[in-house]
Amino acid sequence: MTEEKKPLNFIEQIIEEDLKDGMNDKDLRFRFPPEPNGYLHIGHTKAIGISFGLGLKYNAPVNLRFDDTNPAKEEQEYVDAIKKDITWLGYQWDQECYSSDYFQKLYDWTVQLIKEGKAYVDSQTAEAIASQKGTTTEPGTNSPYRDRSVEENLALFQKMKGGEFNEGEHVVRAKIDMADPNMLMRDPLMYRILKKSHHRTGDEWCIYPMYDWTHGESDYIENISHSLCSLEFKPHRKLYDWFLDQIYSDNIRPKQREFARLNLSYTIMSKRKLLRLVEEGVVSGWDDPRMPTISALRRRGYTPASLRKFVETVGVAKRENVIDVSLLEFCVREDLNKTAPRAMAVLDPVKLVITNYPEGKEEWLEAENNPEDEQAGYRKVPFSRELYIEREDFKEDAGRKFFRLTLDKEVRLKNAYIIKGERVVKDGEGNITEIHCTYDPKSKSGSGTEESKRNVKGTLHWVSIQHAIMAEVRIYDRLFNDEAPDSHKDKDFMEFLNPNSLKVVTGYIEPGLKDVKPLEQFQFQRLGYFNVDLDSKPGALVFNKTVGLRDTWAKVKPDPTQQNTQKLPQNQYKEVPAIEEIKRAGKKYTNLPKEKQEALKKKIRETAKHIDIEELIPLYQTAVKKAGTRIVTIIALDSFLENRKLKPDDTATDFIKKALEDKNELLRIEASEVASKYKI
RNA sequence: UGGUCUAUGGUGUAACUGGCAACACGUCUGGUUUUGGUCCAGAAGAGUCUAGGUUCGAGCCCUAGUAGACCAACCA
Repeated sequence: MTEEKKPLNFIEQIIEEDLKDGMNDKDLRFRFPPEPNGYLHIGHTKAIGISFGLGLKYNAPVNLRFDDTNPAKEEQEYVDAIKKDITWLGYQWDQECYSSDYFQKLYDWTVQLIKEGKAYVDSQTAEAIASQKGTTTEPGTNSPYRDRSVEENLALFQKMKGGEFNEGEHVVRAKIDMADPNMLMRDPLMYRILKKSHHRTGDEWCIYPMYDWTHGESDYIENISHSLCSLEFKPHRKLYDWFLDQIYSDNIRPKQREFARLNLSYTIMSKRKLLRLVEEGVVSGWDDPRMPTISALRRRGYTPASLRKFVETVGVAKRENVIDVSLLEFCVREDLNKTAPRAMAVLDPVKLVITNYPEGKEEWLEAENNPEDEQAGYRKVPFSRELYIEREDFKEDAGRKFFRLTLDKEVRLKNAYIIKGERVVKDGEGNITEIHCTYDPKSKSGSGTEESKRNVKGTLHWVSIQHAIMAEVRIYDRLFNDEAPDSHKDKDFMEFLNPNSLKVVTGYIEPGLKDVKPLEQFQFQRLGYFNVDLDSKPGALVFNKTVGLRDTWAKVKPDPTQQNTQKLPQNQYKEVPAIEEIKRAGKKYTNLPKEKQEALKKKIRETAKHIDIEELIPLYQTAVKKAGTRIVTIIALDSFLENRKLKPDDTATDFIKKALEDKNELLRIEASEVASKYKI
């Protein structure tokens, strides 16, 4: 019994139920249907993971189908890139299909529908059709062409196909119900005229079927049992089923089910918006390592295994979500920690001179390639009198918690000797240019001496100046400063671009890495995981920082000398911090009736006196989906300012302005009161 | 002011279909460590959007609210 008892997600439950109801598991078949109009991104990885994962789980085939019904946007380049990405992720499709392979079949079916009086040719303009569509609250009106005779429809359709009309002159529509509450059922378009050359069918066709009239029928033709897509297609299901009803005879009847798409914090997923980043030169291309595309992630150093693990961890459900990038980073660290060979590199160098080490002497010291992998073995690294260490690893006056190099203190140089800081050399402006130290010759790593085993608190990485090779190192940060840059209705996502998302430095690397090839991966010890960029060439190496190591030290850095972190005895009652109370109030706020809201508001104002604006801002920022929390923060801000008799500073003003543009009306009202009070 | 869907720690997903709210990430302790990494041990953090109802018992069922998402492209 090796079968895990992992709980089934809702799609797996549906499948299990179908199986129980008599479906043969040999009839299970899935598909991944990208439109070849752009590069795949991390969001697609979820869709891929779901369908291909199901294929693996049930030993069922999965088709790769290119949904290529719009020649205006689609290109062969994208087809190739998509195939490459899926293969790289480690999945194998059964058949490679194209919607365009079904154009003739779709055409024949349309003729049949026309004959049955279920479809007609409409000869109005797009605007006229749109105006008759009605609104979500009012029914639409019938097209004047709705009752054309079958013969006339057939003749027109034939001529459309024959290229006798211009684009926009006629369309084919399904005759359903112009009063249906579902807008998609109000006589949806099935065909439009497009005089464009198609990347596969060339100029064979000048009429192209629409998505709804193509997708379900393609599923049907391919015997797909479960057609999985993201939530925004939920309203299409009714139409999907209607079209299927018209042509269904005795095949497997495909079932469309919808799951929530994946959103990742601090980035965007919309192909259209990603294209803008590329076209406006914000990034260097679709595979710029800051992009969320699969090709970019690959270039950045993410591994297929880490991406698969990620989408598996993320799960499948129906609610809107924003997944924290830290989960993605965890997945890649977990993988790379086991596989990436270690190396030493200094990215922000300062010169270290070992004054009692003989000039001209060099030693080749032994270093472990990967402590997580015994098979990885050892390598030699050169050591000499003059080294580079990280500027950050030395401090003249440091607190007790700083256990790196300071004056009169000992640290170990990784794989080498214990050294002691002696003095610093500075330039005219007081910048440190050299650090002088002495070493303990008996403390050589692995020498077996008493001294070699001595325990010193800190260990530093280093490179020998005369041996090190230089390399360009590209260090990335998140592309956007906002957790959900495209969730702001009134603001363009481009406003949230992080100006410091790329930093290029010259690093010094141990010489053993001289001959590395693109995409090779390393852990630069104490710094993070790096891989060799596609731009890298012998003699002009380029590295990308994939992700940093988990760094608990960085978090306490702001004031390492502070000792007054007085610990509260555990389990003694501790006061609920004001910010917590505000947060809780936010959870309730929107659901309360008016009077209770007023009462809660008073309480919030009281609590907010003890709060800091610095705490409110992050609370507001993380409340993308929580209107109540956003409202509460603005109330708290108001109270805070009033209580301290402050005028809003820049941050507070920004805060209020942002609230003024919020999609929640209650918040806008609240914010405008505050704004008028301070004349913002 | 129509239709459809959704609501569980900071985040994401569970809860054997009505029985002690669990897992992962993140956070915080402590230990090991020649990477402030890894690993090991542990802790804090939700009472399940609100109000009512059914029930011995509700996160799950019912009713009414509230909030959020999607839908009116000759896009997919």
